[in-house]
Amino acid sequence: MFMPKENILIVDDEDDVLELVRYNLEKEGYAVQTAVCGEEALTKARAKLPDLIILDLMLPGIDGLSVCKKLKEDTKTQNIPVIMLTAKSEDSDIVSGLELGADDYVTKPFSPKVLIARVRRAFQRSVVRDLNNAIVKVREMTIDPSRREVIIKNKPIELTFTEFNILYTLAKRPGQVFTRYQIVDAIHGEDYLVTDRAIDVQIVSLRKKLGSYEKNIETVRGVGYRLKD
Amino acid sequence: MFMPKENILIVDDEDDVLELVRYNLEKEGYAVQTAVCGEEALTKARAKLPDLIILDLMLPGIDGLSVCKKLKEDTKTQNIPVIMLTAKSEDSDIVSGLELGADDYVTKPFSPKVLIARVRRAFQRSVVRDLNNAIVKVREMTIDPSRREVIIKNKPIELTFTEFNILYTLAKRPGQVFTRYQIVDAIHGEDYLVTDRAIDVQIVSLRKKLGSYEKNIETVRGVGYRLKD
DNA sequence: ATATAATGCTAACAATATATTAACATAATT
DNA sequence: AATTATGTTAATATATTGTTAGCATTATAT
Repeated sequence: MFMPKENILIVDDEDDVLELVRYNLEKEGYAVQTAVCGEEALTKARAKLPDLIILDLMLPGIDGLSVCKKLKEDTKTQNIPVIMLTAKSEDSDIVSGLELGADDYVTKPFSPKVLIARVRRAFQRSVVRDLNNAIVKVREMTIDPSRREVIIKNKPIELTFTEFNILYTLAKRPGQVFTRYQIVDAIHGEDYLVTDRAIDVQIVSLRKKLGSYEKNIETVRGVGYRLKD
Repeated sequence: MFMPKENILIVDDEDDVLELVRYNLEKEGYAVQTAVCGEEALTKARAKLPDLIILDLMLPGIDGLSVCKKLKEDTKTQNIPVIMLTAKSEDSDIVSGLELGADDYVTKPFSPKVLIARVRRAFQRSVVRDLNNAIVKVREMTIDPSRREVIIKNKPIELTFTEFNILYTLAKRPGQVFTRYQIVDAIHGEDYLVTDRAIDVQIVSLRKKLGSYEKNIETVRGVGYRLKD
């Protein structure tokens, strides 16, 4: 019944900031790690693969922007969302930070509430991203992520969260084969551990709900699944 | 607090400007969101559908004019009024901005009073405001925001401030799914910190008051809520 | 200005829906 | 025919939502 909490790496050379942030995030139930310079940040990011990094831009040694850039270059760490901490004056940094792939920024001084709101938001984003995505049509099937609705021949089909996500993942690239783990990654992010059978089970119930349309989800033996083009 | 707050997106790369504008608009009771570059502006505009956009023309990356153009091309965002911020010298920009569909402009440096006056004016004449204040009817339910009144089968229903805002938010786009945090954002602006359960509690009491109509508020498991279309 | 009431929030727990595993069956490939 | 991959089912684990109660805050009335 316990949820393994998200791991957050905070990078700041000021001890006050570090402890303030740590205190507030731990109170929220997050697991917190800290680093006081760019080198430490990169090492820990690679070693522990946190779920989120809060990164001050003013750092001794390697500065925050370079850290951000390096994180986004490394395939291991590039998908970890980064929230930047910046001083008021550094707007140009905000811009380049966002361009470098940072996900959000908070200007100092900040209130803990704002930071927590941003952290939550960062974790929420994957669902929201889908909600704003385009409607996909394949033959007589329409998939509308903003309504979370699938319509086949004018009949709405009720799908669960995962079923919908699988179908939408496949439908965005009809004809392309996805391995089981590509599918899982697309839905739960990397290193989400399930057995192959788990995906098969979802495919089964998905096919069931699609009725006569089930044959559009093709099994590619030895590889995975795809939606018929 | 009687009316639902209008949501304003401010786009500027200068932090001082952003915060100055944010401060003044929030003092006026508007809900504020911000973006520091063109990409962020477009993303947020599409995701949150603000009621008004204040757009600086000098932006890194995609410039303000292009942002404005793209906004006016997209049916989702084209009715959102845009107020441009321009430096004195850029008269030609003002012209092309207005041609591209911007609704008004303010030249920098500006006084907060002037900006607020323009914002008010924009809302007074905007289609969005009409839409915003429009009476929404879904089946036998009528929601009148100007009277803060909900009528179901000719019977008035009394709702609290938040209950009303949630219902109205959902009812403006029937069928569309809103995450809990999209709902909170629409009502309180970003960075308003509540737990998921807080929204659920509101939904519960809302459903209770809607009586037999409660089933029109649908739970979309794993995502959020929507009003039946 | 103070008391009273209404509202909104959190926290804890209950109820429900969904996802996953494990075990086995079936089908395809060699 | 043997082997391997996939399909299926049911039990179980996990995650999400519903609900209640109590507290804090804000609005309203006295």
